[in-house]
Amino acid sequence: MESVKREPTMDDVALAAGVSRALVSLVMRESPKVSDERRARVMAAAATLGYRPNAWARGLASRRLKTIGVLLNELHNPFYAEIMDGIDAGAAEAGYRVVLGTAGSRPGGEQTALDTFLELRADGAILVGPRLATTDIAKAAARMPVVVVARGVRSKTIDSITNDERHGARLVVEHLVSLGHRGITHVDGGSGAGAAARRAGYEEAMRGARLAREIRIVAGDYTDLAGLAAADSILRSRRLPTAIFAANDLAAAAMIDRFEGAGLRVPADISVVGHDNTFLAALHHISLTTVDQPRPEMGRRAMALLVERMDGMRTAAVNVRVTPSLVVRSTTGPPRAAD
Amino acid sequence: MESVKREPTMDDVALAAGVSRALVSLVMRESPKVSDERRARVMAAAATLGYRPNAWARGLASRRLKTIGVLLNELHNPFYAEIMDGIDAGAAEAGYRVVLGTAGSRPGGEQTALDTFLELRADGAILVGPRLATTDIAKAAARMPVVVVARGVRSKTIDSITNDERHGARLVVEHLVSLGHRGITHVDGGSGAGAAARRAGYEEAMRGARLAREIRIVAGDYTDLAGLAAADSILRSRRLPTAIFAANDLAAAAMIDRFEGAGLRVPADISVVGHDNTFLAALHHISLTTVDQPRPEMGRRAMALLVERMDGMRTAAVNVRVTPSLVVRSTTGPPRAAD
DNA sequence: GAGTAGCGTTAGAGCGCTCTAACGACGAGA
DNA sequence: TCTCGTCGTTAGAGCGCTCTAACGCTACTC
Repeated sequence: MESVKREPTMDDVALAAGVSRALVSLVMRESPKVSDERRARVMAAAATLGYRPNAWARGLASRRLKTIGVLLNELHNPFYAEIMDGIDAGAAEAGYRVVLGTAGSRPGGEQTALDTFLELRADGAILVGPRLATTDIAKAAARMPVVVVARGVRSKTIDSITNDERHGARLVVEHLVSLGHRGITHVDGGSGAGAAARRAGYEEAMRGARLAREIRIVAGDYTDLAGLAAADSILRSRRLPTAIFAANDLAAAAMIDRFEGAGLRVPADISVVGHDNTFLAALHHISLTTVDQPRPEMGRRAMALLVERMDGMRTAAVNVRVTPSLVVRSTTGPPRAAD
Repeated sequence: MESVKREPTMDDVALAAGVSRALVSLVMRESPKVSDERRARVMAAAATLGYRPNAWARGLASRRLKTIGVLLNELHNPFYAEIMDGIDAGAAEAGYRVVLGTAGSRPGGEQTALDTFLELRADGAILVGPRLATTDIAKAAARMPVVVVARGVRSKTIDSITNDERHGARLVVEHLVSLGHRGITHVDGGSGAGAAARRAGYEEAMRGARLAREIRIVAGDYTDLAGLAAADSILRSRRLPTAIFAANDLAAAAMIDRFEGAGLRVPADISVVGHDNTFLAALHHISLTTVDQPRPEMGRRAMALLVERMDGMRTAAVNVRVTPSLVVRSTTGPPRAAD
């Protein structure tokens, strides 16, 4: 047993294999200009020593680690997890390693995670549904390529992947109008990523349907708790809307709970539409009419944009807009007879 | 504009502040032995240059980065997300930075993530619900402290936090028996973390209730898809059980869906118990009777164990067992009249 | 005023790797 | 035989930081 437990280094491997350190380095980087015989010797020595390249030293010397940082705003929201699937697949394909960061529940958590990426000198970062101010994101983007997903950013240095909120909202409103609804209330996502755009999309769609006077917005958030609160507030209102367009599935599911708890039937008494088409919406028990966004594709495209930037193939900012679709299930139906 | 865009280094800061690099280093590490005047000068210089310490160089020189790796087996399962909350809080408190890894959907994804932690020379790792073989985990544990959460491991080098599955299963079985059930089927978690222990706990509890002959186990997994499949298989069986103990909430919710789709009423025709008490179970709409594990506490304690190890305060492996409790909601009731 | 203790500061080696430039060996062409 | 080019290999500088040991300075003691 050695006195001090030390990780084997490249020099150790070189010594064991009877070659120079530089040669070991070439082998580790899979260089083609190493003879088969030497390569085998080095690999064998590395294996017996249990050698594993030190990423710190490697990064320091090469100034590049093939690592990207992904900031997930919320671990609990399945929507983000499914975007992550796409990022993950894209990264594996492009040969990048991914480290994740989350905001946790700490204030300033997003900034902390972003700082971590910067200190770890990640080659780039993907921010999924960040709540950070655009200026803070821009500050980070000055140091490394950054792609924002599921939220628009007005910037010349930041790429983004957004959902066509106008289109989504129009699908929802048209669907409800075709069923005979007029009083369609939107429960928004508060300061959540993309919430402002969704809200604007709703208003525009309502105006487009000549229902400008019916526009009603209730403050909410992307959480179940916010859904409960919004439902309460709606239940207390003088005139009940006949349909609700919720900011996301989670809030929608919580609202349905509350409505049914209050004796209302969905959709007989009130229709509810969610957003994101997470697995929650698909559960028969809930069977929520909702707006689908192609999440894995969004993740994949985010990764593709990032790779373009990191390889220096592009410098102008790009905004990719994906097209959502409506998934009609059983929480929407004709409005109750007028009162 | 400079010809080459280069991150400012400590030397740049030292030059700007008119001090030595070593002094800047001390300031960055918040050493107490720096005069206030110099500290202010350095901070100011760092701020104007936008200096940010290079974690690679720092790690290389200090052999420690105050960073731990957390491997989350599944991003989609809210159970893991809630454990993560506890880890996160604990890490922030202890001054550690967290990087996450996931298996993604790739085969060998867990091993890849673990390798990443090793190459990044993380100070330690927490594996949440890993499916990796114990020997693979042990191999990593030889290089850095490792704590496994939500799964038992038989090893002298690996700490673990597990749920007292026997106790949990006993609570479930006793609850159902007290309602009058005898035919209680377990839909297990397949090769998922802790599934074997949960299965064993069920069998033991059944024997304890003198229902050894009623033991029935249906193969499952921790996913909604597995729940659907298990429900189908149960619906096809000759004699329907009067109660189901599912491996987790997700599978339980999916099963209820399927049962109701087939015309059964829950709990009038069949009782269903979940596991984990995720937010899913709490939704009124589902209102699932389930077993609660103190998830954030599990995360916190995992972090605490890891810190003990990393600080070298302990070398013997520890297994912390947390005690679950039963949350009775509305998916359990007396069995239907005997047929 | 010489000696000394204490404190803030600094020089310089070294962490483990990559990368450039140069090296020797060898075969081809003159 | 000599030069040249090619190819596999290597020496050595350097990446940005930490850390030890030593430094100069002030304050205090006798």
